[in-house]
Amino acid sequence: MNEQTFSALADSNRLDIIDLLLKEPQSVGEIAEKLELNQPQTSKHLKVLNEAGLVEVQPEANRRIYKLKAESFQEIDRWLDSYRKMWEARMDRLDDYLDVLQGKKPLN
Amino acid sequence: MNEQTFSALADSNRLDIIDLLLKEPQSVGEIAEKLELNQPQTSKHLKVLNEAGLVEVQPEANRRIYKLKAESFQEIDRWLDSYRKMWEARMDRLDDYLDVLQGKKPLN
DNA sequence: TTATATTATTCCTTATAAGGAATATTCTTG
DNA sequence: CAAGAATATTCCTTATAAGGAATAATATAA
Repeated sequence: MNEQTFSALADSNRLDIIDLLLKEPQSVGEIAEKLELNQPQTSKHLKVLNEAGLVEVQPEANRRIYKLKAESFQEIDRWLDSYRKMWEARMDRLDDYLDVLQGKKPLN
Repeated sequence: MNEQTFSALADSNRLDIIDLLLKEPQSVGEIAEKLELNQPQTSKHLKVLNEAGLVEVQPEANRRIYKLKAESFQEIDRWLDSYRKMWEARMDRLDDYLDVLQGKKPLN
């Protein structure tokens, strides 16, 4: 798992940007206005997100439309797979315990 | 989604620690030795992970056993849910396109 | 209680990231 | 090409995080 991805996500402004881009791809100016950020900051944050592979750009006239890029999110998802086993195992043990409480199953 | 979680994950040493703790809960000294970190750094990283809710401690004699805590990972998982729709939508469109290529379906 | 093992904290220095302000760049249109 | 709109970059200052070294704190055992 790439730490750059998490690093890019470790900022509330950038989380807000991503959240906004989930609704629809949009330009720097639109993002800046909706989040009440100034334009240079917005561009900088988008640069970080872009370098982390979380977004991609598509020029349109003299504007640049940013949109989410699925791959990096999928990478996080795959990374989480390893950890899913952990909490599923925990859930299994809970299920067992609940069964014991209901007399469906003896304690080992 | 809490940016503190991502911030804690945005460090390769801490990702290594988490990876190690997935195998089994273990003490500060064991972690430090396996990852070739010195003890103070290891404690500091564990403190960050602990404050982010990614690990928890269980004292055992004069050692402190750290283990992963499922909740924060599940929080990431839930956060990813919103974004899963994105790539699933993309996959659906790809499926449609493949169907078109195979003559199973007309182009809209 | 003293010695020892284990872990946490503090202090310091250095590196990295964020925000503001100003400016540069790029693209489009007249 | 000139003007204007949209975006990117640079410079500066400040805040935050990381690592090393030393030390403090805590718990166990003799």
